[in-house]
Amino acid sequence: MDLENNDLTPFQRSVLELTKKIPSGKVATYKLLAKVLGNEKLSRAVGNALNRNPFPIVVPCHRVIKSDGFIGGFAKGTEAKIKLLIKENVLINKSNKIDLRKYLVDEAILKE
DNA sequence: TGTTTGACAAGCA
DNA sequence: CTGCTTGCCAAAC
Repeated sequence: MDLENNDLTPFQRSVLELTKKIPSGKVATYKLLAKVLGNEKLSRAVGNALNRNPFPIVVPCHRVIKSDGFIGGFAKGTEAKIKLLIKENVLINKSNKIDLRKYLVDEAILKE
């Protein structure tokens, strides 16, 4: 990938690489990404890495949400995040929540 | 080099 | 059940 030329920390690259694997129409949680990276407790650091996302275009960071189904945050604003998700056919409840049972990506996909 | 922060999560009151 | 507090980790200050 073209992330390697940049001066990102190894951890940050891992997060971005992982995020890029999330297919359109699916979502992942901070916790899941953290888990794949080795430690569930990394969730906070994961969000931090995405927040400072150097490649808003290349990396679909809008497909990463909280483990309880809520949208979470977004550098460009939660509104924008929701819009993007809807465009990818990811439905959102009235309470601004996502049905993880339907849209959560397989852990195996991320490990590819 | 030490402290603070944060797009989270789990536990406790 | 809702809301607040504490814990974790990597990065930025």
